[in-house]
Amino acid sequence: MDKPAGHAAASMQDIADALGISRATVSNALRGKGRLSEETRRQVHEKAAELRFSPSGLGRALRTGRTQSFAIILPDFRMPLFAEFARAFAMAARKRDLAMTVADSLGSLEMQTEHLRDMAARGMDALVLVPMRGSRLEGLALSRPLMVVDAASNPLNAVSSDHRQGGALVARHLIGLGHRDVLLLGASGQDSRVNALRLQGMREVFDAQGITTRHMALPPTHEAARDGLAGWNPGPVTAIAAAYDALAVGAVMALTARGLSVPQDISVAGFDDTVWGRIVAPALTTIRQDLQTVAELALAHAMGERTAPDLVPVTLVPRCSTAAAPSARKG
Amino acid sequence: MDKPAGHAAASMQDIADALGISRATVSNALRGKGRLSEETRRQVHEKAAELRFSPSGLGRALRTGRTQSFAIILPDFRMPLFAEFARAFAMAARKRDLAMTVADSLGSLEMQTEHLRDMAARGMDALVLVPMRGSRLEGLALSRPLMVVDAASNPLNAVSSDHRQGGALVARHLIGLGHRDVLLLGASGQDSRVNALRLQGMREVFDAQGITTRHMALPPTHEAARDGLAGWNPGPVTAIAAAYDALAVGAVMALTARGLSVPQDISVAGFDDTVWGRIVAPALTTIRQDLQTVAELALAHAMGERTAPDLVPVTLVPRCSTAAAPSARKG
DNA sequence: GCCGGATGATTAATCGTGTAACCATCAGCG
DNA sequence: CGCTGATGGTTACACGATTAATCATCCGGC
Repeated sequence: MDKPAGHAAASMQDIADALGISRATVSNALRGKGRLSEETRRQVHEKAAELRFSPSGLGRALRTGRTQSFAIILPDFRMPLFAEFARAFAMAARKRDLAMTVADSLGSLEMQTEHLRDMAARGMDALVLVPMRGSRLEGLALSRPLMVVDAASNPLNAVSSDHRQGGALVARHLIGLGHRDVLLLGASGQDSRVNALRLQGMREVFDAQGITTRHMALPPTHEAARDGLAGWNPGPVTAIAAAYDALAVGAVMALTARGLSVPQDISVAGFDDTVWGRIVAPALTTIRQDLQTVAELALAHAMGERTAPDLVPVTLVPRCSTAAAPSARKG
Repeated sequence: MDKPAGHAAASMQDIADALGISRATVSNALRGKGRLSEETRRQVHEKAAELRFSPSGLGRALRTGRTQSFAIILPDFRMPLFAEFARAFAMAARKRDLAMTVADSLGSLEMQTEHLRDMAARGMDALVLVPMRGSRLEGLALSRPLMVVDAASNPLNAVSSDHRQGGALVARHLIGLGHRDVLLLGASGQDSRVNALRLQGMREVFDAQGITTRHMALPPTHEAARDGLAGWNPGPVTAIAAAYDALAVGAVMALTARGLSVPQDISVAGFDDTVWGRIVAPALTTIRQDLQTVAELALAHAMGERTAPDLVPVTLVPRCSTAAAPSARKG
């Protein structure tokens, strides 16, 4: 009987029929509009409760054109940063009483586009996209406003963290620890504006100080970094600055496996302050994005309250994976 | 102009008007139903493409009563197991050409219920719930079928992994390594059927072999385990069997901090084969759920293809965090 | 006795789609 | 010529909620 197997939903018509009144009156009673007697209003509410009436979002949305909801499309749920994005948006959505739908691009640009179209067709009031690397979004012509959360260098960008500043913070941190020869570990593959800005921010500072930097590009996964650095010879390098926590985690694994200790022999800095960086040993020095603010600004954009792109500051979180450079320590 | 700021969507009526035909004919042409000339069909498709027509999911869903979509409600995106659940369901959804909506309960049972109602009101064809601990789902009376993915002991359960078997696998693994005194690390707080079954599976095997077990209950987070075991004295215990990877990760952190080495001094086993267990050192011996199968069976249930609850086998993934018991090694 | 105004409801249109039922036209045929 | 069938559409209603426009009553006032 009461198995949660889905019983027919009651509609306003059902309430109206049960009370011998018109559907419009039911609507008015429930929404508190129009003129009607206190008695009728009471009866309607009573009947609605009795029939466990729940207004059909479909019918309402079709009529009003608003769904009080938005969709967010992410590249991959399993990457902790994106999961945290989803959480931050879910909380921001709750503050505004918006319903949120999350979708995963599943590693396919086609799927990403399909999701955007599908969500628009579902009547979402706005679409938030954290784009996959290599996304081309120019000719989409969606029927709903699209908020891109990417990097300041993306002309379609609505909100983003200041990745360039983050890169600069890492660089200054390492310089302050005496590092003079640094490996930059970035993402390879299709263009990522985020990756590019992070590296640019690092390079600007390192170059200005005359610090030697090398660069290695790998797929942004811990496996790739672990394997890619397995045979790597540090030479004079005393620190690794990674553009993503996953790369830093992989780097630590590779170094540890070779008998090098972090941070005594070599420092490693990550980026994003994901939970990964907190559970590995040593815990990662990293850059923290203010995801809550990013999410709230993105929704403000989505609801038409802002127009100019926003740039959200990031902060450095120093932990155990970075320390004074060996030479500096000895000297 | 072509800013992705949402231009008005074209409807079937727009196509009909542009061609001077009736809306029904447009519908027939696009859906391949009814009788109409090849010429008309061509014109309609042409115009549809030209106007970038995309059928309104709202209108269609309202009419047909089906949305070809389902919702999945998860306790917390940030926990890697749930993120992997989301991924597995997303892939299963794609196989069936179903759209998927994900929601996060945000740590609140009320929110969980609210999501269920909201998703039902949005016309989702089915609801999949991975319940928070302490969920009471009996009197919900949702208007859509609800598939609960929990544990075999939950009467509402539709599909679940065989957590009891998983517990047994861990126990047998540790016994095989010579451990005779084991700490079971479980989740405290509101009832979790999953936690209970995992521990039960372990105890059944340990008890049958006359192995001494102790039990500690902690909130299922790595911080709680780390702090909870900080002052713990192992005594004769040579192995820790945790009901969740997060607990195992925290245990490793605590032991390492105290100068004990895993697995030389003490073995630690996790549960769920989350990515956390792969990035920590040592990598965790753990139980792997077949999430893909769980997801596919859940959708089969949701689409009415199955009725009896399903129990999906799990497998042991031996890694570096477990080894022969010190005594066994010496002996 | 009739008008103005307030009260409490109903009617009808709308949103975008799907579909059963109906209708006009024409060819073929006895 | 009238009937049958096929062809190629159109009309009309349904889905569920919202809302502007309308209508019926009743009351007081002149």
